[in-house]
Amino acid sequence: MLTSTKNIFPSFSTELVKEIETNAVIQSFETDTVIIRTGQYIKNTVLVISGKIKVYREDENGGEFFMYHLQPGQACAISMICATKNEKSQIMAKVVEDVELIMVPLPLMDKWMMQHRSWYEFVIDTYRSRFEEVLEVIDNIAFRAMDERLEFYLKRHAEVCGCKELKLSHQEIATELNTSREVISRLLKKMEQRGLVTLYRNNIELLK
Amino acid sequence: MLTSTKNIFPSFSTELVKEIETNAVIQSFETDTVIIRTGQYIKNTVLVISGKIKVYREDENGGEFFMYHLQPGQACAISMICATKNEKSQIMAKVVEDVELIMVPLPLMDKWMMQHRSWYEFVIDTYRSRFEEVLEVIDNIAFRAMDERLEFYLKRHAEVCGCKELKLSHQEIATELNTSREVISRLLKKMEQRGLVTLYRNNIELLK
DNA sequence: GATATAAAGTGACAATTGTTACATTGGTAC
DNA sequence: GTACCAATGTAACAATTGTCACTTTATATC
Repeated sequence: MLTSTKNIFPSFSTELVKEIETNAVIQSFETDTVIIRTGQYIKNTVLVISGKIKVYREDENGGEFFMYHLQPGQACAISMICATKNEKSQIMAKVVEDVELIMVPLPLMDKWMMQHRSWYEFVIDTYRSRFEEVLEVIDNIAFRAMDERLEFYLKRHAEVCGCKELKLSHQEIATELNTSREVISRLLKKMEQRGLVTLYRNNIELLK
Repeated sequence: MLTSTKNIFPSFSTELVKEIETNAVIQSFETDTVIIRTGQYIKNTVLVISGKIKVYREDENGGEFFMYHLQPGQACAISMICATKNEKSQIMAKVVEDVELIMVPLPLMDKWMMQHRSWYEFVIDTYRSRFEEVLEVIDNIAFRAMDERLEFYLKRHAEVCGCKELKLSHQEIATELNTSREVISRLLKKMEQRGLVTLYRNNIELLK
């Protein structure tokens, strides 16, 4: 596991990797597991070794608005932020591809900031990249109509899965964009007519 | 200025306040000044001593979507994040009430993280509170219709100005919510009919 | 007071999005 | 094959939001 930690987090110093190895716990979760719920107290900072996670913002009526993916080599910025203050989670995170996670207990997160330059830089960089990603999400919902938002959504998913075949149902997309299935079906049909996608059952092929 | 710094940032240690006093530059800007533009390189971390700032996300077509206020005792999280990597600004910040700012040069921002526990905690707390604020913005545009978003917008402005009389034109609100003036006029009229506000020229009085 | 101007009001209509209700299709289990 | 079910298609309509054109009102200036 040590060598793989070093591979997945190449910026970490050898001492930091050792610290992680001796102190942090590795946990595995299967696809569809909800790792963190809105309102739950966060006791660990989460680093992704393998697999994929989707992070959502929830509302009172059961809406699940998709914000961003977490992939190997990345960390949950929210878990860092909340961990330092022992606050409740503001987000919900769901496994979309079986994951192995490094769970760093709250006090270590803070301690390492002072002791390990590479940890400090990793944390700051995580804040930065997540903040930027969230700002991009704001761009989309503030400035763009649903057709463009859908295209952006599909592109992001294609990037993350590294393929052009998206195994998503219309309902799933609708839920994550907080709209209705009919709207998504309608817009996808238009995209198909424009030659951007080919539609199958539970499968959308991106053509461009 | 030293004593006032300590008053406005009470969590800062005496040594940190001294460091700020000797190293940081104080700058004043008048209302309506744009302090930071999208795409501009950020060379300082900005702390607010007095006055008020509004932070916006811009799009290519001139849209200015309002995100949050910065008030005395607060710092611009984006300027911290960008400063550490010498990155371009992702936001635009405009003075809405004459401000005095402490400009902390980029290298110090980083250095103090290791040397001053109170600085470290301030920075982390700034990240946390801004991230939470941005998530709340996402809630509003992702889950709520324009009428609710307008109410939320007015409430936030009332909180910040500490009064019930908002000196805002319909056009200004429309721009900051990325909609049209007519839509805002329409929704404000409905709010007036519901007894939530009284409308004047360049002035909206909140009744509840 | 007359005039100019920015702000706000308004009605009509278009476009987008949301909702309802139901039909069709593809895949799975029997 | 048949039955069943989830996914998708679709039409009709409602609601919200966006746009256009124009009017009215408040305020400042002359």
